[in-house]
Amino acid sequence: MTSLKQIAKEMGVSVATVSNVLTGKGRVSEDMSARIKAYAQAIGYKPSVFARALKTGQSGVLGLVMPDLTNPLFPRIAQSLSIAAEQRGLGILIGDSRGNADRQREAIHWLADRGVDGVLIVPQKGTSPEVPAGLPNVIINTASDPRSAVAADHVGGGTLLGRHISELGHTHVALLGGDPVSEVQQDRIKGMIAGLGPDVTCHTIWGDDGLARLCALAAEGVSAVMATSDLLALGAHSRLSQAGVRVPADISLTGFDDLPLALAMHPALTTVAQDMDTIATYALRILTDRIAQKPDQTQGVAVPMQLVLRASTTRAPTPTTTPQPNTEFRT
Amino acid sequence: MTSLKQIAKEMGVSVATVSNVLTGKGRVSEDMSARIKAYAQAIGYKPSVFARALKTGQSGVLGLVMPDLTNPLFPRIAQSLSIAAEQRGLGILIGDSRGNADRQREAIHWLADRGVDGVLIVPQKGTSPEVPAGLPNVIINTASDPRSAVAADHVGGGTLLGRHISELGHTHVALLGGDPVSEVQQDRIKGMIAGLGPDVTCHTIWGDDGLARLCALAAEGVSAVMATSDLLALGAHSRLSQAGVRVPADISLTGFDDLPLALAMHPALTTVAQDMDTIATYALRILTDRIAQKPDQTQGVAVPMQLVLRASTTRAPTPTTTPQPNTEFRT
DNA sequence: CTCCTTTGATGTAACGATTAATCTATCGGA
DNA sequence: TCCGATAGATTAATCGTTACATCAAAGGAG
Repeated sequence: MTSLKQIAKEMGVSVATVSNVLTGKGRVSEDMSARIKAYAQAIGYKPSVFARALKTGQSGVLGLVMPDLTNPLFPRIAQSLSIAAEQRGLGILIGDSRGNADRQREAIHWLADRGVDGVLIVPQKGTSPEVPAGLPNVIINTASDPRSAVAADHVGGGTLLGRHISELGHTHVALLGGDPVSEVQQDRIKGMIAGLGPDVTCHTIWGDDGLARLCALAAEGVSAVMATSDLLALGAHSRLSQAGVRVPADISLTGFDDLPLALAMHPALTTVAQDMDTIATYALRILTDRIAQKPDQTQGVAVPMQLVLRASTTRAPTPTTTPQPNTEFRT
Repeated sequence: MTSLKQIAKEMGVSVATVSNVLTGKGRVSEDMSARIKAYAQAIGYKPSVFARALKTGQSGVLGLVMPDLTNPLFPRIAQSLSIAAEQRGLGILIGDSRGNADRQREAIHWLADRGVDGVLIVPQKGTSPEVPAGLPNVIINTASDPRSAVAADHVGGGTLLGRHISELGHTHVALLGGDPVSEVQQDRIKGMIAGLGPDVTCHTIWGDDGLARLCALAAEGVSAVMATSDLLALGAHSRLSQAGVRVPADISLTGFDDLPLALAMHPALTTVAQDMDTIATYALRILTDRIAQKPDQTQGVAVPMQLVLRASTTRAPTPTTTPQPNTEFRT
């Protein structure tokens, strides 16, 4: 390994001077600075992160706590975050809550013990993650959650979809959720209802039981199904086509998240996408500010979602055209 | 923070003794040991990973380099690996190759600079990752790759599927691959061909062009489509059902990897699953052995894949029943 | 009663970087 | 000529652990 000491000896100066040059802190002459920089560059000097961390108490590593690494959204979050982190020279250590609140707590503590400077937490649904005192953290859940420092505006996303479906003239809609405990899914449904407006009849159904009731609802005149996730939408599509219901001819279908499968499906799924890059950028900015003890510049950022129109939605089959202008939509 | 020094002062002993007790290295009396352990436990002492890393040169952190974090398989690998790592008290720092070889090299070096003890690499397809000399590493690619220390037996997985399709009496099969550059996909196709046996006519097609040709092939009498990934299978399913071809009535369909969508599809997709837990366990064992400079106990482990039979495959429609016993299958 | 070994515990030098405090020329001003 | 200010560099302490060398006391063998 190369160390400051080696460089110092080789250049005939003290370690302090070398350190000053490389960190740009003290007072060093121009040419000395240039010579040392050149030499350090030449031998490929890389400071020891451990020595630095030991001395300064800052490791340059953040922890990422996910509710469940098998969550299909994890890859996107991880990627956006790792890109954003890398730009700031930070590393990301992964922690997995594995689907329960106890493990979530353990994971956070484990990361803290590993000396991360702060943690990014996507909370286990229905839980309030407890963070050790003094550990800077940023929670990414949903915009309506006051603990969330930054999050996609799931309500807004739902509203976009609801409005779209409403504008297509659908008046009887099934809302399909995966888990009532999840704030995110609650918000998505809330948004959908808001977007659909008061003149649309909504049937909210949950989970596998809900999926099972889907065909019955289709028979009862429901002309659109809005799922709270793309995977659920795919499942709904399966049930429906099994029962001979055609999408979108007989029934329109929407998803949430714009997973890869949304594009591979036939018909391609109309859905709504999170701007993960923006969320990641905000999350990192806020977290680094908190680590630096700067007062929060921004708080409770709601990142708007984007409507992705594809082939799974179309005008309602029955000509009950009631095109209602919905002006109270918020961006 | 709590330090050895604090404990030592409080207990009226030297730091060396405390260190000895907590690491179990030196010679300490029974009761002293018990007292110190109890006290450390009581005040919640956690050794500084940085000081330890600085002194010992071991950080207890491994790097995980993925070809592309948006890869749908990433969550599974990450989860299995993080569980296995945690059991050994190791952390995992993520690195993203972002789809190209240069970034892959950068990511590896970046992790090395961060002081990871070793790296786990899922190589960018078609590339040979270069690793800094002296950095222990384990490559996870495909069993046929000699650089791979451990990997799923993709050839074997393909063979399982091929054999299954063959046994169902299909004689004209389309093999649909995503990218000819990928060794993994090559192996999957190789395996499928081997499993199908010599009496089956195979049409190997690639990518979007291949998808486009699919319906034509269906018209020409192909009764089964075998994709090298579940997502591709979903895409194929889309194309086919769009053209009025029914799965599995008219044509059988198989995927690869058993992604969540395989179960949500209708019909649920017959596919083949990687045993990620086993792969992760092996990968970690090998890597930690290499880090400890132990000679490799195991090398080139091929972890068998598991056939997941579901509704998307069925007996060939034309009664060309030629049940051929295929005995040269290897487990 | 020595001498030697063993047990239990201590002292201390690293590991590599940061940083406040200190030292030495040199230069300008009076 | 002398003093103070200042640029430029150095000294040394420190972060928390580990590991090696040392040391005192006690027990056993001769």
